Amino acid sequence: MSFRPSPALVNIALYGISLAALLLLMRWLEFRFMIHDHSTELYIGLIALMFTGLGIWLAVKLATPKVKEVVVERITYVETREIDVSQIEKTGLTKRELEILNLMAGGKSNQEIAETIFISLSTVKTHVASIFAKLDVKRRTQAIEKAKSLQIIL
Amino acid sequence: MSFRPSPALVNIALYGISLAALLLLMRWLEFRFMIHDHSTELYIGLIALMFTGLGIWLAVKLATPKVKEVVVERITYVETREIDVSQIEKTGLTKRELEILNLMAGGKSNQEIAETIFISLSTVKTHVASIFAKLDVKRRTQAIEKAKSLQIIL
DNA sequence: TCCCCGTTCGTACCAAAGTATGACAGGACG
DNA sequence: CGTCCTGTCATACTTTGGTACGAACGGGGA
Repeated sequence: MSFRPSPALVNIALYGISLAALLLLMRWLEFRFMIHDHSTELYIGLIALMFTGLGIWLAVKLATPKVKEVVVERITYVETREIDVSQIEKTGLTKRELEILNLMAGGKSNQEIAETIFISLSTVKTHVASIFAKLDVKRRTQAIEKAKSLQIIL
Repeated sequence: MSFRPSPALVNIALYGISLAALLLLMRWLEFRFMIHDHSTELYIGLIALMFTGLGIWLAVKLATPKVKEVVVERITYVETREIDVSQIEKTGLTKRELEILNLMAGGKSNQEIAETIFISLSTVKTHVASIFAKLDVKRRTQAIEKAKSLQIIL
């Protein structure tokens, strides 16, 4: 990296130099126009124009750098899995059966399911058998597989 | 919404009015300073100062409006499911065990797995037991559940 | 060479899952 | 009121799953 003076200092220096140069120009113009007794309006107009230009130049130079548009794309990955109610209705699974199906998918044994929802093992078996019939499967692993593919469970 | 003239037109009009007003002021100042024969330098300085100010004001006003930063959050619904090889290595599952794990997740019984890959039921059981040990589970449904959560299987 | 590991297979046994059938209670509905 | 559905529970039985051994074979690394 080479040496770079601060932008503020550069601007101040430039402003000073410009001002000095312009004052000299003014003086020169002053004498010329005064001596030849020309219209002062043109003189004033010129000064006005130049200093307007200087002002614009200054403003542009000193203005805080423009904020560039930054489009930040934040991509959020979301699981699309959602329960498909229509599929549940198609299978004809009852609330209780669905409950047990979810517990089954959670890796629970029939005994654990029974203990979780406070019913007997027999009842769980009945429900499970009913679930198998409605999902047209023979094993709990198949039931889970099918229920997931039908988006009956997550 | 009420009527809003274009900013450009407003600026041009303002510039015109300002210029006219300043020229009038100049004229007034001109007569006063000329008549009283005061230093023209002060006069020029004043004009310079005013028009520098005008220039700055103009530049600021005419500057293109700052562009606001736009943050776009895009929610992408994407299936992120992919096999995590590092997880497989962590569990220490062998190729064969992985194969059987996938068949298990497909809802196949041990007997069906045996027939699929042409090995005996005993061997399948051995592999399955090994899988359970490595995944630290007690049932196949748990194994499937865990394997899916670890992204060992899809 | 020897040993570890993965893969294979077997037997025996117990636990869990699944099947079949029947029964009873309560709510919804015509 | 009777019927159907859901949910509950039980018994008996078969099948499948899971555990616990042991054993054989072959490839590859110390």
